[in-house]
Amino acid sequence: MTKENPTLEDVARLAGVSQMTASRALNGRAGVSRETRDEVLRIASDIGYVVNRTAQKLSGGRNGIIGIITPTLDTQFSSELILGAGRAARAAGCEVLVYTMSDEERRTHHDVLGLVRQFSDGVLAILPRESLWLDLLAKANLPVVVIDQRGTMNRLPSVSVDNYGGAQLAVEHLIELGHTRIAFLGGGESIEGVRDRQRGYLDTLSRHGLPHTREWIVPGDLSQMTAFEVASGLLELPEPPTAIFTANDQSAFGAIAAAREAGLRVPDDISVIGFDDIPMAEQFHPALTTVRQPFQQMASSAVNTLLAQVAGHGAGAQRVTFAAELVVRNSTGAAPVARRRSGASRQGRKR
Amino acid sequence: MTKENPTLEDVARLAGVSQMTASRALNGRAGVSRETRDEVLRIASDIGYVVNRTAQKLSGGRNGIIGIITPTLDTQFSSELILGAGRAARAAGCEVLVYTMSDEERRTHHDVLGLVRQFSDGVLAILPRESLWLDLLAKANLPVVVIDQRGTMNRLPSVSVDNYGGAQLAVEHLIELGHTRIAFLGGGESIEGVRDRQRGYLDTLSRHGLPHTREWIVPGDLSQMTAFEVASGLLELPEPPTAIFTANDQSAFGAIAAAREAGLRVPDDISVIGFDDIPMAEQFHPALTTVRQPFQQMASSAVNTLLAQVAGHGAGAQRVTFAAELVVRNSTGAAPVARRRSGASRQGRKR
DNA sequence: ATGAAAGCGCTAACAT
DNA sequence: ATGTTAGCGCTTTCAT
Repeated sequence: MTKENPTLEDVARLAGVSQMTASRALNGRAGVSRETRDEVLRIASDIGYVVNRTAQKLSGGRNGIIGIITPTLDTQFSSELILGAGRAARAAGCEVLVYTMSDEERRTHHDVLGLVRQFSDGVLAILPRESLWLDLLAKANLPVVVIDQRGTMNRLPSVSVDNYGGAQLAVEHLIELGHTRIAFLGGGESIEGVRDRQRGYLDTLSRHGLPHTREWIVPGDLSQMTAFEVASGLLELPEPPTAIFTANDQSAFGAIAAAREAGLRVPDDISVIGFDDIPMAEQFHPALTTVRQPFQQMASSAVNTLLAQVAGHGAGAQRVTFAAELVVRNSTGAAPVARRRSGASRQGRKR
Repeated sequence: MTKENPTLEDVARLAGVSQMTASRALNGRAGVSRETRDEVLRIASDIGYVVNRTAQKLSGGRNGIIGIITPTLDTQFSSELILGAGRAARAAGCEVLVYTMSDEERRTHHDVLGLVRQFSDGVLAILPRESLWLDLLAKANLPVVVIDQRGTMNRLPSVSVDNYGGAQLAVEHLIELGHTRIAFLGGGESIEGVRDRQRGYLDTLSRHGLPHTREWIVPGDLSQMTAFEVASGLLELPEPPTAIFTANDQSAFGAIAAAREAGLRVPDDISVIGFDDIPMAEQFHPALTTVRQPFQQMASSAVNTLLAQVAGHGAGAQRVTFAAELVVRNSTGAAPVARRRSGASRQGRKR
């Protein structure tokens, strides 16, 4: 199959029109009669014409490509978002190209930005954690939307989940199950979104008049391994918690492993609830109760915001926040009777 | 910062040379005096010149961009490989752009190939499982290298791990630990690489004169959840195995969960060994003994093969296979002494 | 509603 | 060793 790719010129010639007319027809622009347009489209499709996006871009216009920049491909957080963005973009007639580079690689980010702007109309930055990109992006003078777990510090348009509200959901779920001794396994101070989760935890406890000793708030780093160790310590406390809310799902997995190691059953002896709802949460055993980030919605909102910006309908540095959703599965249950509460009877509540 | 991107013309003008000379200097081509070249490079760097890859491509040449196509971004298999390919490519002065699209999206793959060839010199296809891409890629007439878990069915140059040998490593490790009742939790028939794993298991058992009953060979689908169920069945057998070799790490996680659910300790009562060595394997508790695929090496080999092809040094449809490596961690241990698995007799010993 | 000309930033091919 | 010319495939003018 050595057939060269057909070009606009081929389409135009075959349709007996000028390239301009063919171009207009293909792009659905005005200025083409109904029947000319149909004819052009038919021919283009017949000969398998695919517009050359690089030429399109070079010639000064847009090319319908969204660049995604992300330093971390290995977290489900990014994967989900990229897949979602791809779907949303394609639904809008665009394509998505991903550029990824681990943070430790010492490549000048400046160059990367230059590269990205060459082949795309704008960029979606997926930044699970603080990143050097932010500043560069801010002064890069090209359409950009950030998907992150951060707060409002940057002036870039961004979408994120309501971390505070999600934490509240998680803690209230535990409280309804009768838990009063609820621990928080954190994810470090550096990520604002994670701090929000902790604030949500604290405030919800207070609101319900529940104690929150310093002992029950332990620091993790979002990794399963660290969570295992830290949770183990938690369980050796003279007054151990009956439920643990972890900063993310990975940490929840670690906490569950720790519980088991300590001879505890989940959820009978101790409940664990995570945050994110990565695909593995459902597969895990026991299936993890968690707070879901609506990845698909976030991605699609980000894409649309970006596309609007590209089209010039930029609405400034708006920040969109999506509600989190509680997903009840099997890692949480009624508080053990040893120190029960009135709510212990109403346990059968499924999603 | 509304500064327009500097172009080759700017560099040339500032250096007082023609665009061609500037171009040659920047690309390290011959035909430029030492000092002219240095001057050009200095100026380019000064004004922050970044070559426009789309123009580069359009003008008929290569552009030093490698396209990666992968339908699955959500497996660590892909992530590892993409990161590795990026590193290798950049080391060779190239950039990598990822195009991803889930298989279920009904976008004509033909178009995608057209798109990819527009912005890249060649493509690396990361196909963890059978895929529609293969045929298209084969007749696409552009440089391509496949990284997969498959066998030799396709005529495309490809790199993969020695699945058979890896399985052998795994089983021999178990045998050395004294296990004789070794089960295999498979991953379906559709993926050739996975079938190789099973063959390796079978042959190794035979070679050591060990029994392999049909009962101990159970079908999975590479998912943790299925593995959990299937492994549970395995453990209820009248004569349960003392060790399980799973087709991949995810399945190992499921098997371990099943063992625990059945009141068994890993590795005291039962050993589990996976395949892949995804990052999570190390984080899991217990840390998973597994067979490592050398992702970084595979990626870098693939990149180099591809680059050679692009440069015209294509060595035909060569197939490169990398040795797998046994990584012993904590999920495997000596075979239990007693045939009983009541667990009551052998308490409290861990790791 | 349609077309012609010019040019985006670069590099092959041919000068010199 | 360096420069000139001619495009790559498209879209922007500015005609008609």
